Amino acid sequence: MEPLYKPQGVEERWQRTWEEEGLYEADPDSSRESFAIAHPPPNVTGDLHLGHALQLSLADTIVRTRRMQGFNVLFQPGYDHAGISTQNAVEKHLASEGKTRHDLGREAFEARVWEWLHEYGGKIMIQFRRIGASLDYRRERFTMDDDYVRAVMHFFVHLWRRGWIYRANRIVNWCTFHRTSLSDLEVAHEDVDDALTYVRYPFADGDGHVTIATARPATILADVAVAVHPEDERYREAVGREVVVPFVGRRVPVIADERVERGFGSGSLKVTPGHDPLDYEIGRDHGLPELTVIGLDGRMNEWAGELAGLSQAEAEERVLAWLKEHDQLEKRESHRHTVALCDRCKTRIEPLISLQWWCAMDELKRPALEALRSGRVRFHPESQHRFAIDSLENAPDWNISRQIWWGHQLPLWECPDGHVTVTEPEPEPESCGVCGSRELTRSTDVLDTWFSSALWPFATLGWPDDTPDLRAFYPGDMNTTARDIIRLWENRMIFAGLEVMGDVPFKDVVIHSLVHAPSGGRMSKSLGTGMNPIAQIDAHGADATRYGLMKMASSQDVSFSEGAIEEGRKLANKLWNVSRLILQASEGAVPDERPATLEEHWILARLSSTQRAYEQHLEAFDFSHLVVDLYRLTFDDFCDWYAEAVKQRLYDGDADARATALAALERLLKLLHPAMPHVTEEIWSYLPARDSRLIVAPWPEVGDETRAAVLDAVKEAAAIFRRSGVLPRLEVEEQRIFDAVVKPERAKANGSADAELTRLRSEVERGERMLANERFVANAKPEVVEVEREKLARYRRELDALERV
RNA sequence: GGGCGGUUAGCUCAGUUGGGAGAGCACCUGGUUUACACCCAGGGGGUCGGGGGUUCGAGCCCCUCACCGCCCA
Repeated sequence: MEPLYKPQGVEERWQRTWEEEGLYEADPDSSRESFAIAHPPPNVTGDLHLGHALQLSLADTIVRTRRMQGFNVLFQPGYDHAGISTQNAVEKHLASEGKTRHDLGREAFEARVWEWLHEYGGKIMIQFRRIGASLDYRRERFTMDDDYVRAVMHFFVHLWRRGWIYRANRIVNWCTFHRTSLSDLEVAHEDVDDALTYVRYPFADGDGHVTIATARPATILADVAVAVHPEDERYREAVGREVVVPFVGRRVPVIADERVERGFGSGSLKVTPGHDPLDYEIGRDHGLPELTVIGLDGRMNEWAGELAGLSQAEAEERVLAWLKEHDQLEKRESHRHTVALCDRCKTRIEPLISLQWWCAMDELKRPALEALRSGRVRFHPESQHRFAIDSLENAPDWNISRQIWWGHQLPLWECPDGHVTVTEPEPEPESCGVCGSRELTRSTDVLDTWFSSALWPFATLGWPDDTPDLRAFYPGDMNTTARDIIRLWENRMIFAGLEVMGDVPFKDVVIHSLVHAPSGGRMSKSLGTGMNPIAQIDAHGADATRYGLMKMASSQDVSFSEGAIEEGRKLANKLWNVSRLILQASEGAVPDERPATLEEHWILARLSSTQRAYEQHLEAFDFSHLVVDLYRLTFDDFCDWYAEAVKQRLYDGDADARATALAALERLLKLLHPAMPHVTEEIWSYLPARDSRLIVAPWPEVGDETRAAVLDAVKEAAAIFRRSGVLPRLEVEEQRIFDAVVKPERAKANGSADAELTRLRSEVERGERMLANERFVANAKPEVVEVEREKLARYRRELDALERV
């Protein structure tokens, strides 16, 4: 064993060994109780980022603990096809060849995506291994696997037969580049400097006008009303009258609606339901028509009259010119606001009304809400549980169709009469289920990527077939993710699981921290503030990275701290070295707990109390405190006190001390293994008579903790000595430990006896003052008063002893 | 505008029902021939964001203000 622990090489070796020896594998035929986590499938073309690394560290720490505790563990890996993201990557690649997907056609394009995936996909699973995640890699699933596609189709048909899938024209996020609707997660927001245009809309029946403010003058053509706040005095008498929309001359009503922001712009709002989400809602509530003047390509459409075919910028120019000419342009002022962009191509999102397929949520979400309210599924921390319930309660119907090519094509056919036939696509239907027509055309839409993700906890286990895997590992135990995924994924897995499996997919959902850049801002590749976990692993090791990430992840948002990872590296090295000490000094001994001395009883008790705390932290998903406790146990208790105290007896060949030291080291390694698997397994391999692996070593029972305080007197004496140079009186056994650890003959006190006297006098004074306060003695809890009395007595004793020196 | 979270040492963060402000890193001082300088011991450093209140006692509870982050509209 080298004096310096080097994770490089060691970690890869164990990762290979564990996997090759089948130690990550789940066994559906086992009679042992199962513990299952379906790990969130990353984007198939993605790279490991800190979120993944943190997620894996947390989940793998639980998984490895449960495995050692004897559970039949399934930690399920796999990939998500990430519809628009993957399609965008391939389209970009095509663009570099001067082609678009339309040049290839749908089939050839899909083939091209598969080619792309064979070349660039799947890298992330190698990175998952590098952090030591003990997933059952044999079971890797992909949401585009044939079996998985079958599950998705089955689920769609199931929902259709339930009557919950329908088609409707509604406003959606529309990307004019990809020509598809997008989910909220696929939309990014960015602040831009823009202009706010104030426009006069004359009353239709006489003098006067209402001035509106708009950031998008081109959409004036689709205005169907002007709205003001019902309590806005300025517009009180305008409500109910009609105004004339500029350029198009349409007469539209002035309506009152509370959603109008009085303080914004002129306080009155042009209502354009076809091109704005808020206007869309206002329009629906007031029964207004929905006009559309911008097409799916983002250009002015045929309803824009003479502006048809123009870009929005050109149209805006024409509208502004018209307004100026007719003296209806009041003013323009600069305006900074947030705009929505397609997260993939950065094109401005066009809120458009389009014909989409929807999944009704009313029936689906009812049992899921019940499961959340009753706690059958529990989100951690508690605040996220409330958020999950709230999100589900307010979940609108789900837009499940996308107009891209990469994904699960809807199993839905139409005949020329517009009848819809829905059936699983193998074999494809030959005739219309309604009229028998044989001219069927399959929908070109694909499903929202989250539609397939919702099935992850059971489609990975073979659903819709009744498989041994499904019986053994469903329902699973927990899931871990970031909080922006709750409404998109977690809630959908819950209602999907309840709907087709009749049970929740997991009991606990751990919402982990968001890790920000060290500067505090958001991590982003484009800003150059991204942080590559693989670089951290290269530099400090996977164990250190796991430790550091868990240490950081204490609250909702945290800043990345390389120092935390360095702390993990030091912990690994410390553990390595104390193991060297014990192994070198205990040659020939066999691990066996035979505690004889104070320090031996004490370290075994500390191992036990830390293990109990560990198990509690794990139950509470409090990983930050969990690793801090492990750090204290290793550095403070095991190395600084126990190892120093017992060292000489090991060198002297004390057989009991040697056997006990090895046994204590084994327990320490077991406790540390789930968080820091590699270094612990490596040390374990040096232990005598070890033919098994630590990864599957049995988790110990929590032992006796009653002697966890037997070193307190020695520790207190050490503190006094180091402060003052005064040697307190100790029992023989305590004195031996004191001498071994403190080495008083060589140590030099930093303070003086005088300083210690002063300190003790002020302590005594403080205690006397407190106890002299009648209201404190009368009102404080009796045990608190008692503690103060005991402390005062102790300080008096110490002061007394010191004064006699 | 609504929701969630935050503001504690130079930095990153702990602080369990209210009962003497802590850790790691950084800095300073001292130590170490045989486990470890990725080490050991000690030290300096804090009006716990501001203000008000409750209490014998507030980092913690209540009110209020300010600033920061994320999500939603």
